[in-house]
Amino acid sequence: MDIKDTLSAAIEQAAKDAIADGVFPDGELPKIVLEVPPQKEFGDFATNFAMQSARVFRKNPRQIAEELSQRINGDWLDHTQIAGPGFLNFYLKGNVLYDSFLKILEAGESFGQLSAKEAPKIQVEYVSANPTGPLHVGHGRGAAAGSALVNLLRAAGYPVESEYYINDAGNQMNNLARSVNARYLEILGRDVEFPEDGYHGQDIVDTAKRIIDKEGDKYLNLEEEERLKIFQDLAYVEKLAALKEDLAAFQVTFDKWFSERTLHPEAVKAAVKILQDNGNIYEQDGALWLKSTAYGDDKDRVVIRDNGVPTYLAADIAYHHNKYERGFDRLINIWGADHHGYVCRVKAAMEALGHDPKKLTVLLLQMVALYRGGELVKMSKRTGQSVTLNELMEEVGTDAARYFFLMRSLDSQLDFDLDLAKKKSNDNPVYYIQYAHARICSIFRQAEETKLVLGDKPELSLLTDPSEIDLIKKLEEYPEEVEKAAADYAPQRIARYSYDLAALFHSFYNKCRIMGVEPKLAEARLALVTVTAHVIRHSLGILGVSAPDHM
RNA sequence: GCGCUCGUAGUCCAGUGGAUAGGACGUUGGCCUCCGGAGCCGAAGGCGGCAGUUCGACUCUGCCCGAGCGCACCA
Repeated sequence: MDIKDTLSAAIEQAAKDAIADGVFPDGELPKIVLEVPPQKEFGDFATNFAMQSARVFRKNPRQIAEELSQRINGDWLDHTQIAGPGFLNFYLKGNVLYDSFLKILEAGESFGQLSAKEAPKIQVEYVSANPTGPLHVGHGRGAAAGSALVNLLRAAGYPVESEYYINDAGNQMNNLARSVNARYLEILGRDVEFPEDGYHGQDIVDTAKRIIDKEGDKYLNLEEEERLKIFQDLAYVEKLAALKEDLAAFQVTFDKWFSERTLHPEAVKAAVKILQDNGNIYEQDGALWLKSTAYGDDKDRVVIRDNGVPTYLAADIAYHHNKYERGFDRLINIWGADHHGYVCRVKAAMEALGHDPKKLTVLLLQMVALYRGGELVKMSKRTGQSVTLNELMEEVGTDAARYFFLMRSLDSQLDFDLDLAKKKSNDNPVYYIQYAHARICSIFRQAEETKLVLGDKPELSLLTDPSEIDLIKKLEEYPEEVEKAAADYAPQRIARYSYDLAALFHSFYNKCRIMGVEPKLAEARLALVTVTAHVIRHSLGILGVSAPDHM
């Protein structure tokens, strides 16, 4: 049993004993929260239980803490202390720390992977960019966040499925075809006007060129409509393949690629029919409207246009309905903040369909601003395109790009400093963490040369330097950190943790030597850095960042 | 105008109602005959404003001020 569980159980028992003794009135106990105090002088663990229970026990917190303290003891406890407004601080026997660290050492590679949970079954849908062109940096943040969240939830033991919703139906696909068509004709010397809402990117020109290189001008004589149809299919296949390739290079893969086309027309019709049958749809001006205002939206929304064509929302309703029907307990969508206005109506639609809207969580990612040389990198005015994810990967590398996207909380705007991401110094958090790992690997290489080996039972109690104690404590916190980060859908907590861990390691490294000290101590320190290296690898693994042996 | 998100040191950010608000950059003073100086140790400097809820508020509520993003029978 974990030491915190032991403590919790002891506190709970003490409270119950006090109730039995008639010191406290009977009542519902608040949740027992244990934390590592901000100052070392406040002990190894502290609880605010006495303050939390003041209302139930109708006594002042310090008095409650006193009664509890008298009823708590065990061979793990050195002494307790009551402090401040009513904190109960625990000072553990010295061996407790080493005993639990030995268990971590024995757990080896499995440390950090929490035990499998049956539920909730979670689906994470992210990126879901239109297959009409390259991903840009905004998509990159979504890709990093989504994949890290999936890794994180899996580390915390949840069953998770990842999914990409391909918007391969609707107008943007027609625009794609018309854009390729215009470039095709242009290159072949025809006088054409580029469609106003077409895609201006270079990738469209390249697609047209590839068609010509491969098949010449054979499509020139076709009817425009037929040519558009062929170009749409050609471009779609190419764009989708490029998306998958770019994402894979960015350490992002999906369990399922869900095509919007498969929803048309049956699934969309079926979803609309349910809403019609349960009275949530009405007709006006020839269109069908969803009564989303009945579920908190600020206006009703058209689902079927007056020309009979479903809106994007209609497809999205069918898609989310499909997700609910697949039996997930939680659905997580990662959307760009520019889509925030959409959240309310999708939830409204789900409620109208009879689903629990609370099962759906939409995480909104704030915008990314790129800086180079201290200047904001402006979007290209001509193409309307921002920097692509590929360009970013090429400029700063996948590791730095992913870490920078993940180091801030998802809902805060991100200033991405390109110069910093490329720097190979301690200013750059990615290199700082990776360097810690490389340093440890270098120690292993030297240990091997000098025949220093880590046995089964290192004398961990020799690790008494403050920098060693701090490092041990940080490592012991790791599983809890994974649990909390998963519960909050907050991969940035892992980014921070890995940084803090690296800092504690570097500090230890500067103070304590491994090579050349007394053999028993060297072995104990080798055990310490072995676990450190593992946790750095594991946490960077959640972030999708590599942990190289050399740099 | 309405809505969503966010205001924490000169700058960029942590901070699930609790003890003395943490880092990093920048500024500044130190540390290698020694396992990778791509490192370490110090110093100065802060919760946008006003109310409220609470034993206790950076955290919750309301209003004000400021920033970003939205407000389509586009996707």
